[in-house]
Amino acid sequence: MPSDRTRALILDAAERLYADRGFADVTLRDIVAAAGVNLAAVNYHFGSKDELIAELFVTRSLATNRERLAELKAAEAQGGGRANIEAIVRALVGPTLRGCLGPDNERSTAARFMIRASIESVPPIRRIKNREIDHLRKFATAMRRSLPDRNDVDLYWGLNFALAMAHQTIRDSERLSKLSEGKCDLDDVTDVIERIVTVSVIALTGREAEPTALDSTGLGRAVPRAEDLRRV
Amino acid sequence: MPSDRTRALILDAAERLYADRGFADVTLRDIVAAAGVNLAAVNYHFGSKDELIAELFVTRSLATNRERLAELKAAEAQGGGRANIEAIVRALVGPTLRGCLGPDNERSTAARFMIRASIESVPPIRRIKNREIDHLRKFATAMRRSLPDRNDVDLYWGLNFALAMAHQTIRDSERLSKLSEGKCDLDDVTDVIERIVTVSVIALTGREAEPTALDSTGLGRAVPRAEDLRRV
DNA sequence: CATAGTTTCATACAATTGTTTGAAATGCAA
DNA sequence: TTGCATTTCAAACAATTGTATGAAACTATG
Repeated sequence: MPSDRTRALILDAAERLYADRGFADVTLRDIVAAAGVNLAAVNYHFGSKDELIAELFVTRSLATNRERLAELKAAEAQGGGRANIEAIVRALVGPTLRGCLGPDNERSTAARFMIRASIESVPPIRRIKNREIDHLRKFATAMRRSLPDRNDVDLYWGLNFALAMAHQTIRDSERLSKLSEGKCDLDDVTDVIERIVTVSVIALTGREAEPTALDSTGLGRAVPRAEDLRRV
Repeated sequence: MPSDRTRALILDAAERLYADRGFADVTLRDIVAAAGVNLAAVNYHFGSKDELIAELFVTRSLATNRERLAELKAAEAQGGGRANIEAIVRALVGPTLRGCLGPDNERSTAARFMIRASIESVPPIRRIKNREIDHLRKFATAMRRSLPDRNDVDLYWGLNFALAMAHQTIRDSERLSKLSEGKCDLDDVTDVIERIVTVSVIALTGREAEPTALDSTGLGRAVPRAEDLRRV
């Protein structure tokens, strides 16, 4: 058991290589070469390639979840058990965004790895992601406490949209950068977070858009959207 | 040249298999078996496996883009060259969502294929996606015309968020379904579209969230968000 | 030292995969 | 039919990959 060293070398090398080159074209042989260990060491210490990837992902992912929950608890404590909705959303999307965006030189290997994991979606990781729901449920509960007058469906949708904006902004940060010709500064993480929080809160509190002058699509509005618009 | 038949057989079989089982575990041998043609036919007709996948994707993707642009043109025509922002967003996210969501029995192979393409993100497809920016630029232009008083950065962010919500809702529809214990009905495509459009329009027009009672995070607001709030 | 347990290593294995080849079949024009 | 081009086919190729093996090296305990 004294040789966690090899184990650690493999984990480090694997994370760095996956972060740099993606899962698709990094083989076990690349990893052990970078780690300076023997090929068989991976299977000896991890059982299989997939289990190695899974371990990398759960480690990072648990860390993020811890951060999220810590922020949530703090917000709830401050509000006397009922956090304000803005703080809840911030706790939900902040840690991930802070981890994955920001200037390149500050961006850790871990963050780049998680971006890859998000973009390429390899099987062992997909399996793990399915268990994330219990974690999200805690945020749904907090939201329900914070906005007791909103119905569940709208809250779930709001939660979904918050995550969507955060996630996809990370995934496609390059596209937004190109599209805006650099005008959207994705390294200004606080700005990104506040933008997402602002929009999400509106979605969650259900504030209605000003009715536009004309409904130009013959389709009309399909959703009865006038339910409980009470303020927090 | 009279034998486009084999070509078509391969395309059909490939799309169906990829849609059903994902890119990861469908081999050329699976495809030619399902198509009832010879293994070498793929390389003869398409050059390589990647080019086959690329052709599948561009076909479907061009179709979606056409639909989007048609809706956009229609909206602009109706508004006399300046479409209303809601219609623009609807044109942007509607076709994709209609294609990819909806009850399973109505969901075409093509749609399921595009979902896979979105989830698994295989290299040949990733290369193509990078050229999508020019297409999006047209929507950015339309938005600028529709909301001349908003600054570009906010518009780009709004565009990004609209796409993010649409895309991620498709990718993670199962998660939202589980999280909400079925309460969020992802088969009601019109409802989904309207939800996304509503939130996106608010993000684009920059309507401010009601200031919450307390700012519980010591962080404060990092973004000056009070710029031009004029209505369309 | 000796022994048992752990860890490392070189090497081989087995399976899969996309691709190529060269001949056979097919279609079509002269 | 003859001749030429296109298309199909079975078979083999070449390379890669994750995994397994069994012996050697190492470590720590008795």
